[in-house]
This record gives sequence, structure tokens and C-alpha cells, in this order.
Amino acid sequence: MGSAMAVPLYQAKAEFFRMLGHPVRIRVLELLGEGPKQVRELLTDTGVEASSLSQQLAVLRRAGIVASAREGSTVTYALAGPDVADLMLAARRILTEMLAGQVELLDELRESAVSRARS
Amino acid sequence: MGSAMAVPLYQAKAEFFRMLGHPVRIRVLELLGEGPKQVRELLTDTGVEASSLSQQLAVLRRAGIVASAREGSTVTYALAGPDVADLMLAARRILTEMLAGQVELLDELRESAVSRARS
DNA sequence: TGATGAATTGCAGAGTTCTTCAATTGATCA
DNA sequence: TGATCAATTGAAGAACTCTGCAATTCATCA
Repeated sequence: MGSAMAVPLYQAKAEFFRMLGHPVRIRVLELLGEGPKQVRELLTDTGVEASSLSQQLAVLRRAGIVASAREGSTVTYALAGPDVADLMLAARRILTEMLAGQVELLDELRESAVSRARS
Repeated sequence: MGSAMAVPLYQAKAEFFRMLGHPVRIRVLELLGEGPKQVRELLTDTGVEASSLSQQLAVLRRAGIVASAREGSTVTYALAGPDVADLMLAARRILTEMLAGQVELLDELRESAVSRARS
């Protein structure tokens, strides 16, 4: 404990969320939530360029949120720990609520736009 | 339901996380978790430039995660709904676990670096 | 060994986000 | 009204991220 260069917690949090902030990375994490997957599977499931996927996998690897293992000529990825799966579930739950909230908000906005138009 | 231009869910998620991915925005959300705050309070608590804070508040506002209300010459911000507070709590919990995991991972890395150095 | 397939890395250009300065809006009060 | 404080907006440059091409690594197998 007590490193020479402690990163403030709020900054670590921000970096963590930023790391999650990319559609391909989200998809990969959700796919890995189902279980370990080979890169070829991730490739076909996401439909992105091989090198582009690799770049995003590298981001997740550097963050320590996934782990890769070479098996012969193929590479398999998996979530780095059970917490990560929990995290993805929590995020999904939270986001579903959030998006529901946004829909309501949208309705409100629509409503007030209408009343503004009427006046 | 069923808008003309539905955004894929994983993209909405990515945007949401990206929106969280900034140290000042994280700090603001945590401060607002304690209760509504005036901009002046946020200013002194975060210590950033006024215009910089305003920019970040605008990001949170556009995302619909905070709400602002003018009261005389000052403006007060609050979390836009109870889900948001839950979200922040969940994120904190998750991240604490994650960071603990990272420390372990770091220990492992240190360990393997040492054994590599030995061989 | 060389040819092939799987995955990664390096890199350049396009695009996005951050910060800061200056200008603006809105409210208060002498 | 004009002076002042609070907060926001606009805009420009620096910094960062993303994509896709080309080159590379690593393993397999004829």
C-alpha cells in the first residue's frame, strides 16, 4: 500500500468509465459475459475489422478487465474476474433504468414543446 | 415506442459511459450525491476554472443526468432522479472491487517480473 | 523450409474532446 | 441606468482517440 504516485480515486473512476465508453468494447464485454470466446467468434459477432477489434481488445487487456490466452493458433478471451460480470450486469440494469428515464424525459420535452407551440 | 432512428443499445451504453468518463464530471456527480449544490460550491469543491466547470455541467445536463434551477442570481444543480444516485453508488461499489482486483493483479505482475528477473 | 491462417502492432489521417480566453446573459442593487 | 457578480456560451488550439492499411509475429502443416 501507498505507491509513490497515487492516482486520485475520481480520476481512476473517470479512466475506468472512459475505458468502457466505446461500442465495440461494450459489445465484447457483453459477449464475454456469456463465457470465454475466441477472437474469430468476436470478429464475426461484432462484424468489425480484425485490426480494429484487436485495438479495442488491447484497451480492455491493458485495463485488466479481460484476459487472453493463446491456444495453438487461436487466442481466447475471457472476463478477468467474476466482479467484471457483476459490473456488466449492474451497468445493464442501471442503463435500462436510465434509458427508461430518458424516454420519460423525452415525453416531457415533447409535451412542453407542444404547449410552447400552442401559446 | 419505436422511434424513426433507434440508436443501438450498446451504442447508447457506450455514450453513457463516455459521458461519465471525466474526472470533473465524476466529482460533480459524487458531490451532488450528497444533495443539491450551488455552482459556487461546486466551484470551490472542485477547484477548476468556472468556464471549464460550466462546460462539464453542460455535458451532464445534455445527458439528462443532472438538472439545474436558477434561484435569483445563483444556479443550483441536483441529480436528475433517484436512479442516478443509485447508479453512482453502484459504480462506486463496482470500482472499489475493480481497483482491489487491480492491486492483486499488480502484485501478480510484480511477482512474475521478479521471477523473470531471477531466471 | 516456405506457405498459409490467426491475431497483433505500427502508423497516419480524420474526427472528437478538453482547456482556456474572451464575450455574453441574467440578476441585483446603488 | 450603469456597475457588479454569477454563470454560461463561443471559439481556437492542443491533446487524445478511432479507423483502416500495411507490416509483423506466431503457430501449423504440406
